Amino acid sequence: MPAEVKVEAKSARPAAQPASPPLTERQEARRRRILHASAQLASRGGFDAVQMREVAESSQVALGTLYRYFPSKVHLLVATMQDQLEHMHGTLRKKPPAGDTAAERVAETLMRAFRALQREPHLADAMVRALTFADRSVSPEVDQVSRQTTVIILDAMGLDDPSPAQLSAVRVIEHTWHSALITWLSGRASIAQVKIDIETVCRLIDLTEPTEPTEPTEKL
Amino acid sequence: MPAEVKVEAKSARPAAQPASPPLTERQEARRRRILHASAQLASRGGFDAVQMREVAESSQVALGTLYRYFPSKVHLLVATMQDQLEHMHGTLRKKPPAGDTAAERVAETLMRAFRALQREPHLADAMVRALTFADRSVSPEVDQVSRQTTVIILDAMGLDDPSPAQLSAVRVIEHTWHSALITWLSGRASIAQVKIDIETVCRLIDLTEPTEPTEPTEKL
DNA sequence: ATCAAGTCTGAAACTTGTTCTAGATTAGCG
DNA sequence: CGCTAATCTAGAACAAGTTTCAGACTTGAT
Repeated sequence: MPAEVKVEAKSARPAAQPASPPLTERQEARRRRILHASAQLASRGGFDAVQMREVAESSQVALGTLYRYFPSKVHLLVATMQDQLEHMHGTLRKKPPAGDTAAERVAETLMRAFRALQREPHLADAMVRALTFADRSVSPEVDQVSRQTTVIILDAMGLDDPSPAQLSAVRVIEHTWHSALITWLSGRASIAQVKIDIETVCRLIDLTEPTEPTEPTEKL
Repeated sequence: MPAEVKVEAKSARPAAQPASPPLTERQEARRRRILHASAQLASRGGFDAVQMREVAESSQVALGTLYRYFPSKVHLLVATMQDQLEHMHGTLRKKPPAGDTAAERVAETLMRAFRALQREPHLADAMVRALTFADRSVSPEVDQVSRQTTVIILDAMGLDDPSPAQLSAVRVIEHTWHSALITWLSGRASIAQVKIDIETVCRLIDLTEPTEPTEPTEKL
């Protein structure tokens, strides 16, 4: 068993995806307790209900420790979202969408995710508000969420090697997805409206798929 | 000297609230000072630099008064955005976009707005973060901003009587616009990328020309 | 002019995110 | 085992948004 290597864990952020964080079992357990408490509190009352002192107490960790693991409330909630996204990606993989066109499949996938969020609207509120409120210090984590979302959409499209135009369409779909969620969460758009918006933006996909589904010729 | 005359909010501000109470001149002046201080502080350091105590001091108003005028920091910043949007709408009206298609004109308009925001990135940060962070208690004001944005886009399209499909497209464009701004502000997307996203989503407009008897590209 | 109701002010208090400190605990190591 | 560095804990302290309150000032009506 290789001894755990300490790579100057002083100034770097503790729990991140990219570089392998050398966490012991107890640390991993702490991290998990924190994320669980975060999701639980968020499910109750949304963004405001996730109070750092409560998260700390609820996960049996000192406040200072909580901040060592997640340097801000937004970091914590974005990490919570990463966690949930992973779970959802697994779920979606099991039953792939059945539409005929890529646009249909993407819309179906997003609507399925949307229905999942509707079951926990407060949790959705906390995560989405954190995502859009995040400033530059959270960019790496937010970017990771964005990449994960992109993967899910590309999965639904059934593409391995998207063209630049298709990536643009996917980005616009993600924009619409996030913003539509916000309008729904803040009570300014109905569920039906979100559905329409998603279906509308998904038509963009058809624009980027002229006739040939797979065209290896790609130039950047 | 006669008592202060109540000023109807019609000259410079088209109704924010349906039942907006008439403000005296001194009150109108206070409101204006507050909005000015808000914009000024925001221009310096963005969302975080707009501190309620500083806004109060800077606009020569007690903290309690500030909160009477704007019940929260987010309310204040959304109102600041309404103010700026109005100004921008005026500016845009003077030089309408010159594209051949509706999609081109909308993209040009949004890019023009984007360039204006680039000149005051901190102000943009404060306003956009407030907009997307706003909870239900700010819905009416946020909705007002949204309607104003819609008007600007429909103006650019040159439409008086948009079809439901066109309104959907406009909503999706707005979603993309807000979300793309956020990714730019948080340093996760370049200016070029925002431009591409805007141009991409504007193509949706071309997809929606069902009800009009007039056929493709024609200059009005 | 005068009074009642509403508004503004200054200051303190409260809330919650965040930081800091001193001491206890743990992990890796010879 | 005993050492050292890192980590964890409890708790105070700080920062900024928000609320509250008593008293002074305005406003509108008599």
